[in-house]
Amino acid sequence: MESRLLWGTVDMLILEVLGRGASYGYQIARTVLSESRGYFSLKEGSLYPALHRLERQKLLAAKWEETDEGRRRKFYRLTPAGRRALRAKRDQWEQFAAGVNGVLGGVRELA
Amino acid sequence: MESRLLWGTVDMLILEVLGRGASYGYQIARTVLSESRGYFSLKEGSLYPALHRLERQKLLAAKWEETDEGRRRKFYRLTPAGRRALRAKRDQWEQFAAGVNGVLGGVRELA
DNA sequence: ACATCATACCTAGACGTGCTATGTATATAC
DNA sequence: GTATATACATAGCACGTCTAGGTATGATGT
Repeated sequence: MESRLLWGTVDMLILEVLGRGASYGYQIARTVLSESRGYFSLKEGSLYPALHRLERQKLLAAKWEETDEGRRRKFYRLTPAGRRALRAKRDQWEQFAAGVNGVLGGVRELA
Repeated sequence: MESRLLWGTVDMLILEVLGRGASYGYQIARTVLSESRGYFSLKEGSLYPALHRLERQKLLAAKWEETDEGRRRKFYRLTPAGRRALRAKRDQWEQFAAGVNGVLGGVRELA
């Protein structure tokens, strides 16, 4: 797919998934993949930098955990600021999509 | 607004407007602005390079015209390839928006 | 006359983010 | 012992949008 479309939505998608409970990078990517009907692959080179960026912006908090089998996982959860950011980004997305659909719909829609 | 969202849609918006008839840069920008309910400002630094890019890709054809008052305008119209590209980009947009909305809707939607 | 705004085009350079490619490490399966 | 899935990470590239600047004309106002 045209990956340029994804610009600006990756952060929102990550925040959205984490809004439903703590998770870690690898699992976030799989969740996004399945819920987008296989459309967004969310590559590692985008995912991890994005997580670090969001953590640096205090929208996420991270904590290392270890499973029984000895796997290290870095769990992230939303901070209060992250929750606010998620709401803002959802609003932005809705306005944006409405704007695009307005143009795609053409003059006819505006009566 | 978060202009990063716009990435990858500018070309589609331009093609869309031109799909309804020939137009020129300045007017395209105003059309997009009004039809998106004032949401997309489509700056000159994005608009003109995009037009040149699309022309270079043979999706648009350009022709200089002069009005009675002596204003120079560069009219663009879709080529057949441009019309095909528009259809493809609309499809991509729909899939993309469905993907985002799938994630925003969450697991619940997938039953 | 002179300023200002809208119209109308153009470009250089900065910026940010998603991608490719690569690296590390463990567990499981064959 | 080779491959695959899991799990994290980073360097550097690619490239479209923006900021900021430029040119030029016509209309409007004082």
